[in-house]
Amino acid sequence: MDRRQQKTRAAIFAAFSTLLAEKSYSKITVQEIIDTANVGRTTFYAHFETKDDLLKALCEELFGHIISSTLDCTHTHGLYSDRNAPESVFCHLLQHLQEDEKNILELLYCESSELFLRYFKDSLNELIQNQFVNQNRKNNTDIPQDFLVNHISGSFVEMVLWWIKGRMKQTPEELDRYFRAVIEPVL
Amino acid sequence: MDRRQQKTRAAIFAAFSTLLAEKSYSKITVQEIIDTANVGRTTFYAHFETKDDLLKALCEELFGHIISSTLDCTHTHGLYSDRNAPESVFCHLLQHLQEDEKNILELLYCESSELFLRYFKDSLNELIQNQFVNQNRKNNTDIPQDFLVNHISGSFVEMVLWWIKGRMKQTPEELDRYFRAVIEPVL
DNA sequence: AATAAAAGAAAACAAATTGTTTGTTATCAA
DNA sequence: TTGATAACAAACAATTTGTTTTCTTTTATT
Repeated sequence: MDRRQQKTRAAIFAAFSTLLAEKSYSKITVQEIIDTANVGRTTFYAHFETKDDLLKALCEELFGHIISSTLDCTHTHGLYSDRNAPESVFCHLLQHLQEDEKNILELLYCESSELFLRYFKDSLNELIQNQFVNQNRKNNTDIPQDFLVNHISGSFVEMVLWWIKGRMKQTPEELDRYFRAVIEPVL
Repeated sequence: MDRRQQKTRAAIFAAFSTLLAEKSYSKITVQEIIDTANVGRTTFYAHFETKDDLLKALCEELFGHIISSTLDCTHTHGLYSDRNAPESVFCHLLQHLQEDEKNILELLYCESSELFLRYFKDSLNELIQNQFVNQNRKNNTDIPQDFLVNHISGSFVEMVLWWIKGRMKQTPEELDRYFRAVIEPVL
C-alpha cells in the first residue's frame, strides 16, 4: 500500500480513537474526525464510505490479530485442554487484551465499548463453534449446541465488559478462574 | 395527564416503533419521527429533548411493567425457589416477553435490539442483585458476588438476543430449562 | 356556557453536517 | 525523471437540528 495511504489511514484511526475516548460514537461527526486527523474532506471519503465503515475497519484492525493468534492456540490445546492447564483459550484472550499492544483498552473503556464487543463476540462465536465441531463432543445434556456456543461467547463478552467497567482490577488469571468456575460445569 | 399529551406521546411512540422495524436506530431522524407521527416540530421537542431521550422513555414504558410484575413474583418465590418449581423468575420474564402485550417483540426483532436489551440488562441486574442480598446466600466458591450477578443477567440477555435472532423457535419453558442447565450449577 | 390555561401547529431561522464535485498540488514508485 | 496516484482546498446543494414567534385548538374549571 502507498505510504501516503498508510499515513492517512493511521491518522484517521488515531483521531477516531482519541475522539472515542472523549465522547460516545453516536455523537462523533465525520467533520470532527476530519479536523482531528487533519486530513482533507475528500481524503476521508476516499478511504471510508461512512463512519460505520470506519468503525468496522478499526474493529478488524484491532481484533483481527488477537483472534488469529488465539486460533493458533486452539490448534494445540482445545478450549480447555486440561482441567488444570493454565493456558486456556480464554486466558490467552484476556492476556492479549491486558498486554494492550494496540491500545484496545482505551477504546474498550469508553461509552461505546459495547459496540466493539459486538464485533468481538461475532469472531468469538466462530472460534468456539469450530472448537465444538473439532472436538466432536457428544452432549451429555440435550441442550442445543448453538445455545451453548452462544452462552459461552456471550458470557465471555459480558465478563469483559464487567471487567472493563470495574477498571480491570482483576488479573487475567483470576478472571479466567472465575470464568472456568461458571462455564466448566456446562461443558 | 392531559388527553392531548397522551395522544401525542402515543403517536410518537408508535411512529418510532414503526420506523425501528424498518431501519436501524442510528439512521432514524427526528424529522422522520415527526412526519410519521404527524405532529408538529415544536410538539415533539416539548415532549422529548432528543432522540436518545425518546428511546429511554420508550424503554421505561416497555420494560417497566415487566420488571415490576416480576419483582412481585420474586417476593413469593426466590430466583429459583425450588429446583423443580416451574415458575422461575426467568421463565416468568420469558413468558411476559412472549405474550407481548406491548408489542415489544417487534422492537426486539430489529437491528437495534441490542440497544433495548442494554436497558433490560440494567433492570435485571438490580433485580438479581436484590435476590442475592435477600437470600443472604453464602458463596461456596470464592467467586465475587457481583461477578455472578453480572454473569447471570448477562447470560440471560444474551440468551434472549439469541432467541430473538433465531426467530423464537423455542417456548419460554424450553428456554428456561436450557437456562437452568447452564446457570444452576453456578448457584 | 364562558373562559383562562395549556397544548399543538405552521413557518421561518441559523448553524451544522453530509457527501460530492472540480481544479490544483504534492508525493510515490518504477 | 516521469507518469500515476493520492491528498488538498473550496465550494455546493441537500438535509438535519433545535429554537423562536405567532396563531389556533382543545381542555378543565367555574
